[in-house]
Amino acid sequence: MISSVPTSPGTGRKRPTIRDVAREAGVSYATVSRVLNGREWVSPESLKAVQDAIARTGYRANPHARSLATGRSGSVAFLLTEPQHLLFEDPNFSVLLRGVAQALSDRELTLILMIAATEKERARALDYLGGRHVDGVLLVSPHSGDPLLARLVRAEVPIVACGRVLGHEQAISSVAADDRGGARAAVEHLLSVGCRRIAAITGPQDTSGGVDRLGGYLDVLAANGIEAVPERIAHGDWSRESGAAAMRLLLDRAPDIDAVFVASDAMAAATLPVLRAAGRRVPEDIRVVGFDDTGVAATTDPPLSTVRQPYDRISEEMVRLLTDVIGGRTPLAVTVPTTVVLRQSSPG
Amino acid sequence: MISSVPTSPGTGRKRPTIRDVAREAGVSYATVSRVLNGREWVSPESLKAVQDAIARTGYRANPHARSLATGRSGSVAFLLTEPQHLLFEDPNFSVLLRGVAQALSDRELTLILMIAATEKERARALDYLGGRHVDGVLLVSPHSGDPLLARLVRAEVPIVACGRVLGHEQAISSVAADDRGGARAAVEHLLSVGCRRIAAITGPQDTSGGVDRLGGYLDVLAANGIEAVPERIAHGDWSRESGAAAMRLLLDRAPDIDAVFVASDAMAAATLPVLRAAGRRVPEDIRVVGFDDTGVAATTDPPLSTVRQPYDRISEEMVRLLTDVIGGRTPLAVTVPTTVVLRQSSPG
DNA sequence: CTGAAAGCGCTTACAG
DNA sequence: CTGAAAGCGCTTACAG
Repeated sequence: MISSVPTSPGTGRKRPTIRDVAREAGVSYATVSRVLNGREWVSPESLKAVQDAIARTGYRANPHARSLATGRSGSVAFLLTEPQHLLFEDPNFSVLLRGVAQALSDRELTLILMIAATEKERARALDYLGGRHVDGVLLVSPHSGDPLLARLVRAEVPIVACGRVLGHEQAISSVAADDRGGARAAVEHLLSVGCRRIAAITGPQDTSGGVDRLGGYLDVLAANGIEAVPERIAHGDWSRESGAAAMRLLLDRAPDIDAVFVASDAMAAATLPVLRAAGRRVPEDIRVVGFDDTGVAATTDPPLSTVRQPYDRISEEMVRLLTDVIGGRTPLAVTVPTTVVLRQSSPG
Repeated sequence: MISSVPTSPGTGRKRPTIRDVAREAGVSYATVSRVLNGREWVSPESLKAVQDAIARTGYRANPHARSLATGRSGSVAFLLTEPQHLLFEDPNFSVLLRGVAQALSDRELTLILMIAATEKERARALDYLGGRHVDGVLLVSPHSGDPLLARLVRAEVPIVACGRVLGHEQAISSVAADDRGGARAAVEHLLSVGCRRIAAITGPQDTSGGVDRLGGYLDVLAANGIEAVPERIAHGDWSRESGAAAMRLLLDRAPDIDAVFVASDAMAAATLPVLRAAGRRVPEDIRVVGFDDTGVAATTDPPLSTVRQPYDRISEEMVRLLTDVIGGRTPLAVTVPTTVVLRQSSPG
């Protein structure tokens, strides 16, 4: 059966509309709409009549009609632009996803997950987001050079990023942990327990997290009159494999290091087997401090000292900011504090 | 500025509509619609004129208007009803998510991720899905007793599940690996290499995967005249922690076992540290075989022998089936074959 | 092959 | 406090 009238599938019965409810309640359908939207100017009697009629008919608003009339979709995209494997191996993303899903649900907003890893997916994402299927976009781990970002900004899509978007700070609201401060605290801790030859494994240098966490490390060295040795700095891309590779490189180039500050827990966790294989004991021979405290940190062997990001605050703020931007407010950058958590890989 | 007219946010400029394109092209807007939908009955000249006009105006169809007119949303929900922690610790879900996202994207369908873990989220999910925001639902790891399922079926929402939904086989289409056959092959392998006291760690018994993988294990014992010993069977819930607990229980109740068949890789991976702590060498003292081959299997120490599910086929079939059901076709159950993959935890 | 028209189901000023 | 009416931007028979 082909029909242009949307029906309950299977039954062929039409769903009740606002008119059916109005008839049932003995009021105009404008009044039903007012009740539906909780507006003022409805008498108690009408209110009751409408509510009863809704219950009796099993009425449910048609979301598409509503969106057409209001211009709002009631949904928000969670856009993931990292290569797909990171979604699975870096707990950062799933923790954020969970928090955002929660915060969105509290506001009756729907989460649309978009993975834009391949070229084709990226083109489709731009089309979709630019076509106003969603009211706004939550951007995870943005890289500054990404052409998709510039296009989204040009299309004037409301965006809030997790981490500042280098080069788009004015146009894109962001929520970030205090990456620089957290990194400083971590390295100061290492200094305070006697480490003097501290290495660093960074995140990608086209992300604010990658840049700022390295910045914090350099700050502390400078403040303490310690020279920053290039051989003691290795770059990763957040992936576990890159963390392991960076650790191998450091052991090779700077075998005398007595500590390593790693820009993410996922990468830090990957350094542990490398160190064990090299015969270095953690923390006796070399201390390791990570960043994130996503949950893996507590389960590695030994458990990781790390810098905790308040993920619940981050996701909550991202959603709040996005509703602001959708409402027409100007972009803003929010920074939330971090705390150092000490475990076996570098006890206090 | 408050306005009921949707505008490009920021600029206040209205987006071009189908009428603007029609005027620009010098045709009626019905013709523009035909071009948009690739229908027949459009002359080459009109086609060209419309295409040019679309390019010139930067026109993009309003998805809400289209949905209102067609009764289709163009989106599909990926519904996750497991407690949230499983999303992160069982790679099964993320692998499926990735595959489904791909298959959906190929058909120009959008994936809406819904996590229905808390009571509140479940109520909202029912509301949302029953309200026809989406054209259909992809159900991951359904438990037979779940009241949400019954309600979804009553609301006649098109559904395809991953794994048969016990008790709703007639109403809900499903795609499942050959769980029973895969389990049989795994246990036969253990038998063939000389194991005689084979234990099993199952999945939840209100899921088809949980039931069928245990069934395959029992089949093989029966076929070989081996008595099924209750002490050698422990139940898990797919979580890592449950796998570790089940292994401890088995070592306690049946210390003489020489192999264990585990219903998922996540649980199997968790048995490894338990066995090591108990001083049992794998595979010398005890062999371990998992199920899934999600990727973790290859990275454990030692790497896991396991039963591989063809995830790409599963996600592809789920999406195909769902479009069938949305199109009005009757429910179907699809089973895809599995293969045994041998690694260090139980070499051939 | 094409256009005029009805219809999808809502929201929201506007006039009472 | 309430109703009639216009409008949101499409799709789709229907009549040419």
